[in-house]
Amino acid sequence: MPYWLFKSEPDVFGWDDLVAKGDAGEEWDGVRNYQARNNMRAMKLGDRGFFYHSRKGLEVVGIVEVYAEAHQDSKTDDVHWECVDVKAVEKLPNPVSLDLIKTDERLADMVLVKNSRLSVQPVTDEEWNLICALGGLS
DNA sequence: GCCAACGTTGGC
DNA sequence: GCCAACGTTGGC
Repeated sequence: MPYWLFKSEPDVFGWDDLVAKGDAGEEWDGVRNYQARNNMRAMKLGDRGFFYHSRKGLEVVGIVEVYAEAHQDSKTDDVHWECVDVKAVEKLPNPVSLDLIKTDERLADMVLVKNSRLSVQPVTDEEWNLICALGGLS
């Protein structure tokens, strides 16, 4: 199963905001980048992803689940833009910082490190398992 | 707040 | 189809 990573600025929409939505979850709208959109199009119901705080925090804080596959972004009339819906699953007991990720050579190839500007990105099984472990999940 | 890196736009 | 100009992102 593929894994993903979603970035958001905590000042705009952070982990706590998603948790507050509960099972209703939230549309991951506002993405206006084709690569990021294509990643969302590839997502399947039940896929999981990390929630990462950009600009402030700079750490992986939790795990989200895709509960609606790609559909048109309700915030625009432009049919080119689609998004998935996600809900919070679990908080990482120990958030995994970008600093830590950058110092671990096993994570050196993460998109987060190589292309820091891509806001929705794929994560490999190895990266997923390692970050879960570093984050304190078994 | 700065600015490097990246993606997009549009004139030619 | 090239590439300069511009806008945005996100680490620092």
